[in-house]
Amino acid sequence: MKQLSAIVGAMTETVETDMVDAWRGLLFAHAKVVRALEADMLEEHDLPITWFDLLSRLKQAPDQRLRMHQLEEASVFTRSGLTRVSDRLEEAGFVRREQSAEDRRGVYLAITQAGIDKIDEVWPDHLVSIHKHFGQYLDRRDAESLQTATEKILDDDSR
Amino acid sequence: MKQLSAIVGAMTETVETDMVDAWRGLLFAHAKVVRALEADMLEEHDLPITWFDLLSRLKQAPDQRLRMHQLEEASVFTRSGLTRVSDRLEEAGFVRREQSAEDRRGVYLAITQAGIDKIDEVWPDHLVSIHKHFGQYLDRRDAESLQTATEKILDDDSR
DNA sequence: CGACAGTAACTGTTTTATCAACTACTGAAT
DNA sequence: ATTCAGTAGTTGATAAAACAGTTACTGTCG
Repeated sequence: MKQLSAIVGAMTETVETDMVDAWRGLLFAHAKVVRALEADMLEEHDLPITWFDLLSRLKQAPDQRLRMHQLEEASVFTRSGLTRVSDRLEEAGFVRREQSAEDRRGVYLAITQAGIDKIDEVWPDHLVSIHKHFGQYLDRRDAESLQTATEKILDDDSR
Repeated sequence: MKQLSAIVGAMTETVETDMVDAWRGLLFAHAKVVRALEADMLEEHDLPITWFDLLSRLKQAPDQRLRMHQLEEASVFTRSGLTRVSDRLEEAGFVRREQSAEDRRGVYLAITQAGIDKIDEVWPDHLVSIHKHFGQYLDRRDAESLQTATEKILDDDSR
């Protein structure tokens, strides 16, 4: 991780190389943790982590449903990717599509009871996984600064 | 991001929910930044960011080459995914495969001059992108704590 | 030595994601 | 009211990724 500073050192200021290292850190840590979490969840509950993400977001939403474009916003998927995942989720019985009354183009994705049950089943183990692959390495201060840092990034809606 | 605390609040301690929020933050920030960086690089230099990652790792490696399994470690790819990407990189002329002398099963992936040139061409703009989509949101303290936090995660080789 | 479990990398097949194009509808502007 | 740019979501085609299985080789252990 350190070597990168050396490489780009010649071409830019120190402040910026710190940023690059910070970014690389986030990049690799993300890769490592996601891999581990995904593996655990697949093994223990046969559930892809992307499904889990969508389902838990639906579960906490008002009326336990959301429009496609709302889901798209805070998700890893493109619009069309979301359509496809929704197909699979629907086929698995975890969600159901509902026509929107307000906008006839619109579709709500609503979580089913089976979906809720699945989420409830998975959460406790997922918490354990998060601790095991992520949380255990950080003290409270680390976690807080991570949160504030990432919040700043996420709160900018400019693009 | 905050709502998650509420959901899991009943099932665990406060410390852990902080961790979950910290993790979600990293997850979404990562998705947002990677998307933006990838888009920039594709547009400006017609280079997928995964290629860039591999090439820059090769460039800084001893002898500017690495074994497949070394590359696999800190990368986003599985072993077989790596084989396929290497095929494309080789076809594009950015890397070349070399038989390992020590282990006849082994293959080194070595960066070519064309690969080095490409990396040198892309770096400056990539720095700008990192600043634009990531660095500008963080002060020096944010960057440092992000780095130490992610380092702790990455330094554990247990799995 | 010979068997054999383990590792390195590759390949056939299937799954998943993306892009661009398309349909259907909305809402604002003339 | 009619046009039309913009939005919502889906679909066909294609590219990339993963999974499981294969070949080739290594190093250990009886």
